[in-house]
Amino acid sequence: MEHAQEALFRPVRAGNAFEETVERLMQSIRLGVVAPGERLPSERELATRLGVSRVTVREAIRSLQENNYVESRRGRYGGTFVNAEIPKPAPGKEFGDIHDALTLRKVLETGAAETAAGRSLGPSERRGLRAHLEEASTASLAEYRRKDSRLHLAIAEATGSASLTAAVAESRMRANELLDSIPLLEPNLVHSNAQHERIITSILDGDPASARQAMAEHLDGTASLLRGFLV
Amino acid sequence: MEHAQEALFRPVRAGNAFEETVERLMQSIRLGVVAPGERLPSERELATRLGVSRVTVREAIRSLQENNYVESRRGRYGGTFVNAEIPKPAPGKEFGDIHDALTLRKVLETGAAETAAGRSLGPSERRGLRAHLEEASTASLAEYRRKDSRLHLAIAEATGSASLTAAVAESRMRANELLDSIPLLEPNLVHSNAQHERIITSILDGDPASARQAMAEHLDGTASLLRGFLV
DNA sequence: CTCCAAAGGTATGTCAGCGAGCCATTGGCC
DNA sequence: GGCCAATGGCTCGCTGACATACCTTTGGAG
Repeated sequence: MEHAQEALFRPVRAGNAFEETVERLMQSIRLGVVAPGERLPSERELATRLGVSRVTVREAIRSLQENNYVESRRGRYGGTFVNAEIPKPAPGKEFGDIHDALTLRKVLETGAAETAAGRSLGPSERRGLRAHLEEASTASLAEYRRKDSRLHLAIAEATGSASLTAAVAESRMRANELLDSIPLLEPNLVHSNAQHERIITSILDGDPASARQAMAEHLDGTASLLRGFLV
Repeated sequence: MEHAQEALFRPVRAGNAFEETVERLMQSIRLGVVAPGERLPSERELATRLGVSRVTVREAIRSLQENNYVESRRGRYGGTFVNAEIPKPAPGKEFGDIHDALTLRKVLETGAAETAAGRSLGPSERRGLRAHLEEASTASLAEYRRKDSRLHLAIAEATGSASLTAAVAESRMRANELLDSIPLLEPNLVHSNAQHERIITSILDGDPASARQAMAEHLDGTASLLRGFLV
């Protein structure tokens, strides 16, 4: 009986079904899985996939509408569409959370890069990674965070592990909440793109050690930026 | 719109409150956080910490009683106690799950070992790690899986990241379900203890690269054992 | 032009899970 | 010997979430 219990006896549910559904939809939008102008899956489909009732999905979507994240249109070929401009969430985190979030992120993402580099990737996966790299490198400041996240998620997907991808998505969401509270500058972006290039090249070349190394440096960059701004 | 959605649009809840509560309590027992003969926290305390009602906690405990995991005694100094002999769960997994579970486990645990080695640990943490190592090395075949898990959890705790610890616990649970379906032999155990020794030594010496390396070898051992038995 | 498939919008009855309170049992403390 | 604190055991009313069914809107296909 000691403090490993703190991890195991934590609350079984992060929130109620409504809150968790909002959270997921927000993630899809903020991480750029559904881009501005694109349509979310239909309410019925979301209800099935998220494992909640359609009523709950609709309440969640309503909440996103009220916060100007999405708009819904009726009729065939209607649906719920992501707005071009999405609002920024209110920041404000505790310090302990920062260490926790950054530690988990580093473990997951360096591991994902290494694992992806160690697999033999198919042509479509290789093409996908290159495409996401290109997308991120040509992104404007406004789009950057979203396309950056899409790239990192693509790397996680390339591991072939669904639960690792899910873990990266969640960890990234937490990290982005922190990153949103500091400015994103042109030089950071150039530097970041160069690092992305190294990471993806290492993965495509099948060099796990170098992929891990490159990802570690990439993450350490934003991590120290964050600690500098927030401490 | 592509298949990163599979990770983000997965079900929001793993099961109902009852099922998730049973799962957590089972984890505490199987991972050895509460050892045979020891007492679980009181129902009221569990209800608070797990964030569910006491009714739900009691239903979960009832379920564990019916499956001979625990026994409850009334009165002051009573409580719910873990039985000396706990039953094995029914095995039976899909192959895709194995790759998924082992990939996540390797990423999390090698990352945890590396991170723990990179921190400056306090005296009590160092003592704790040594104690868990000793426990595992002197464990009988029957106790081994439990004490092994406790050691690995202690390593995760040594990272100072609660969410990393929680992730390791969950991942380990999944891996153990698989491992329970293959025999545990004396030679494996000796080999495993030697590897534990290397891992802990590297962590206490503050050598991250070597800690990662040792953990990777340790995990690869059981991973290939598993693939051999189940494929 | 009409039809109808597919999308969002609405209403209703049911039930799991919750909160809160009380009861029953036990064993150490005074 | 009696008290009482802390445990598990039990009940009841309330509410969030669910399943299901139906309505309304829309735009392409025939």
